[in-house]
Amino acid sequence: MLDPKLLRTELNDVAVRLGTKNFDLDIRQFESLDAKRKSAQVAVEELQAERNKRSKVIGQAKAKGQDVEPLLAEVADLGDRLDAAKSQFDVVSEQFQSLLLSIPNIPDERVPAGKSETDNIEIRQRGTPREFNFTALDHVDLGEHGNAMDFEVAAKITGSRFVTLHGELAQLHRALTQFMLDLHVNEHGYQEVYVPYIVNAESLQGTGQLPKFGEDLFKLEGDKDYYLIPTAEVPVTNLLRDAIVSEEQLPLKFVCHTPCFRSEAGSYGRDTRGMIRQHQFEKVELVQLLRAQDSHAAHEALTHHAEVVLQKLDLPYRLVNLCGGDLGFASAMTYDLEVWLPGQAAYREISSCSNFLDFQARRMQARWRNNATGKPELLHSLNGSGVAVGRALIAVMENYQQQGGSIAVPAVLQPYMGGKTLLFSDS
RNA sequence: GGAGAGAUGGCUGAGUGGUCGAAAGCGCUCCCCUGCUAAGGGAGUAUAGGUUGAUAGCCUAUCCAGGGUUCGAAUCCCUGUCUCUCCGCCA
Repeated sequence: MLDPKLLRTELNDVAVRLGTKNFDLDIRQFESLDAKRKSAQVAVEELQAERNKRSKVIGQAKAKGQDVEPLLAEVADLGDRLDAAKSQFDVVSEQFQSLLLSIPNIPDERVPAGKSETDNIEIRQRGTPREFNFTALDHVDLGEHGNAMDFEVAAKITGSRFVTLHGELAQLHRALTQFMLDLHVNEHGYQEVYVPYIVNAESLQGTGQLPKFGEDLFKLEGDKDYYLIPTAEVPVTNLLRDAIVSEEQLPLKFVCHTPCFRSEAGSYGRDTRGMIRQHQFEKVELVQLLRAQDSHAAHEALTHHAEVVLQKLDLPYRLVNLCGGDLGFASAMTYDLEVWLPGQAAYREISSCSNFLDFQARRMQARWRNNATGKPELLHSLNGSGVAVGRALIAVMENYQQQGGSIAVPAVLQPYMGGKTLLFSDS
């Protein structure tokens, strides 16, 4: 959520900057709603003030044993007037609030203009895509060859966009997770957390998935508004919802491994082959919450932490700065890490590192207390995948494949694989 | 699933339908006193919103949440949520 005060005072500027995100802010609508809200609120508060004053007088009169009947007569219609004013205010206030919740975050100045991912700007590239002296397979063929990846049986068990992994490949998947967690905990100073995979609507509103993007979520049946998490960002960032932490506790750095569930509504026909785009996948997520003045540097650091994963796995990748049109709703600036997939001969997103500034914190009322002023201030929140486990698995398979369909184990993963150096060697 | 108890400010913990945003204690901040890491005295110490040039005032809201009764609710009524205890079941 944007600061309502900013919207009031710099509405035109904000509208222009939101334009780079392909968002059309209706200036007239905002102004008229805000004006309505203002008069309705003032009306309610004035009536409340009067009621408080009168009631106080009645109380005092009664204490002195005076006759309060005439005083009661004076306030006879006050209640009705107040109710009327209140119901009017409630309507306007709700409209105003939902408008505020539907406005995306303002892009940072460094966000390039552009409409789609083709306009993203490449910042740097690391590693060189390997030259194969044989025909490189994609992960689907490799997985089939090793009898280790099965989309058909997953479709039987559940439906499309699910997969089962077997034997050494399932083990490699787990090894990747363990490796990433250990890296971020031991070398990057994150605290590992375990969180619910089911969250309520308030949490999703806090991070920005609701109210606008409910169709991307799996909602549970039942009398409660429960959803499967689309990312660990939701439960982890909401650890701080309605909280005020002391300055000494900052920065907060959490790493969290969870499954993620996404309906992928609107992506019919995209990435239908393989496990690039699944309804269920695993991710190791990095989340930071800290002071406003530290968030730019933290964004760079967090992105680097994700990069280290790819560097240690020796996977070729590139870093791109997302253009306005490709930027997420809550993000002010996002770096994507794209890993090289020989099977597609393309770089594909494997991590997305975003700075939300105080956008999520304002929705969540997540704050810290400034020692210098003694006052609470909104936290800045950031997160990034460190990295997506399913896609990392694909990347390792395709980049480390050997002639004949076996797969070498990256050196850093070997300790997690019982020293194994080659998978599918006997198939 | 059954039975019961509870939810008050950073913490502990009072609270009557009326001047309670809320006693007291602790903690914290500032000041005073004190020749020393003791003790004492005083003042202050929530959050959000509105209004405003203003972090000055003023107004409003908030004692788990949402409704209700009332001129007036932390206090009475209803519903829900959460926590705790006991029983049952269970990974």
